Amino acid sequence: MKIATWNVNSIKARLPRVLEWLDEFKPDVALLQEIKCVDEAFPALEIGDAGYNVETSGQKTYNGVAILSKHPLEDVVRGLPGNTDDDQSRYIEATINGLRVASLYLPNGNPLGTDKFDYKLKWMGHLRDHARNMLQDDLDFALGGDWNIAPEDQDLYDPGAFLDDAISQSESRALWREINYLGLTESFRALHPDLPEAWSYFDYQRGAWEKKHGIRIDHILLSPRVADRLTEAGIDRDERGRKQPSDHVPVWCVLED
DNA sequence: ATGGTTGTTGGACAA
Repeated sequence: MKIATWNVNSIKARLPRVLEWLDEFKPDVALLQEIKCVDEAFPALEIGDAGYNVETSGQKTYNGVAILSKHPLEDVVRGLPGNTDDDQSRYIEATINGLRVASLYLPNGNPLGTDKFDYKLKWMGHLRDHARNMLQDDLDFALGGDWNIAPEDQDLYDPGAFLDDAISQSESRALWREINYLGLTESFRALHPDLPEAWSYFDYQRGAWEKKHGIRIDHILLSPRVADRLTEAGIDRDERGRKQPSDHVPVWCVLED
């Protein structure tokens, strides 16, 4: 089972890239973020013709997440459980072949010192609590998405340029570790612990792609029994060099059946 | 150097 996550930065603007990618890469499950449209506006016909079932938690202009799957989606939940007063569409989960799969768009949190950073930390606290609950319920699950966290300095092209960025603050990283230390496995680093320049995001500005100025903020975390099935993981960097690309590229892993 | 670019939208905001 091949699972991929991709912040597409508008499904409307990115539909040609997404259809092309589905046809070439053929993920069993694709977790999308920043679809930037309401549920009714999602191009479900085109995605359906490509062979995928779809569930969305959409929102106009900002945010919005989706799960695409070749297999049926069951027991869909929209919104991060326990985070009841969130008015931003950043979380959806469903069961696919017995696996609970989530597509999440964790708040960016910039700039520091504003309610945006507080919102990020609170959102991460709810995510930690939800992951803990699923482990206590003995569920098999995968949490994939745009985490907006660079876990370590090796995940930034220039750590010094991110000293005031919410993606690498000590509070953000502490919560990231709390979630991982519940017993989860971050699929990419589990298989490629020291691989340098494994970037999943290149800013549109300042020629970041051409200069290879990237960061790694998109991740797929696995619960223990699921991690035992992990055989491959990767990042599709070349997607950033295509026509009208997203600023993020797909991040993926393979689980043996 | 408080810049630069993309997307939604139709000016400003988010990233």
